[in-house]
Amino acid sequence: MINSLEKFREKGIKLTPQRVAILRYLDGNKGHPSAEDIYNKVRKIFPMMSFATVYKTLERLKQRGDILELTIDPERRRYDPDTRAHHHLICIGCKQVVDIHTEITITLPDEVKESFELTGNHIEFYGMCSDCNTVRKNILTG
Amino acid sequence: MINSLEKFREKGIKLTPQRVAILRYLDGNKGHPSAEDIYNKVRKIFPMMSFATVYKTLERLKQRGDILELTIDPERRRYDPDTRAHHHLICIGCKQVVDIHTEITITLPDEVKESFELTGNHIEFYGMCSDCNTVRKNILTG
DNA sequence: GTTACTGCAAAGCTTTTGCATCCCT
DNA sequence: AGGGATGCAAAAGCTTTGCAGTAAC
Repeated sequence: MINSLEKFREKGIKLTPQRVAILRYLDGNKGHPSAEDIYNKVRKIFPMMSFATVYKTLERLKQRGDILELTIDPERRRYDPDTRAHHHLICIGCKQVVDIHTEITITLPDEVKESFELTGNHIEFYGMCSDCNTVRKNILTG
Repeated sequence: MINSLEKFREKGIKLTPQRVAILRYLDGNKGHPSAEDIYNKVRKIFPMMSFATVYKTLERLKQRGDILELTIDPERRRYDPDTRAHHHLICIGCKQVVDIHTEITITLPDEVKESFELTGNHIEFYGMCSDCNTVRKNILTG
C-alpha cells in the first residue's frame, strides 16, 4: 500500500503525524483491523488522537482506493490495505480472517451475464482453524 | 421457509399475530429485507408493533436456522428466508441484491485445507444491472 | 497565506436490553 | 396457570458531523 510516503504528498494529501502513524500501522497489515483496532494502536503513539481522525482518514484512503472497506463482520467495518482482488477465509470459532490469494474463476449462467455487467467478486470461505478445532475436540472428548 | 405454521408451534415457538405477520412477510421474500424494511411493512398491519419485537423475532428465527443474517450491506443487517446455500449478485448502482443459485465448486490449495476445516462459502458478485447501466450511459453521452 | 486536518462534543443510526404487562399454549 | 412474547423507553455500539483551532503545504 505505501510504496513511499511521497506518493501521498503528491496527490494533495497532507501528511500529518497522525496519518503517517495510521498509514504505518496499515502498511502490510494482514489482520483486517477495525477502526477501533487502529485507534487503540495508534493512540499509544499519539495519545491525543481522536476517533474522528481515524474515521476521516479511513474515508479519505477509501475514496482514493488505497484501502478496501470489508463487509465480512456484521459487528463493525474492517479495513484491508491489500487492494488486490483476493478472498477471505473466516474461522467461525475465533473469527480470525485469513487472506486467500488463489486465483479462482467463476462462470455464471448466460441469463445473468445478459442482465448484469459483472465487475468483480469476493468469496468468503467459512471453516475452523486448527486451534479452534483442537479446542472443540478436547471439549467433545471431555 | 414456512412449510406450515404448525412447524413453528411444534418447536415451542409461540405464534403471536405479530410473528405470523413477520413470517408471512419473510416467506418467499427475495428482497433481502432489513429489520427496518420488515418493521415498516408489518407495521401497516400491526401499528402497535415495536422494533424490539422485530429484532427479537429475527434473533429467534436466526437461532433456529429458519433465516440467514446476511453481511452484504455495510449499513445494516439484512435477512434471507432462503437458508439453502446460495450466492448473491449486488448491483453497485442501485444496491439491489439478486440470488444466485448456480452450483459453484471452488478448490483451495492443500496448505489451506490442511490448516482449516472448511464448512462453507459465500460469493458476492458485483456488477451493474441493466437499469443502472442505461442510466450511466445516458449520463456519459449527455 | 490557504487549505486541509485535528480534536472535541454532539448527534445519528442500528441494534440491544430491562421490565411490567399481556397472551399463546 | 405458566412461560414466553410484546411494547416502551432507555441504553449501548459504531459511525458521522459541525466547528473552532491548528498545522501542512
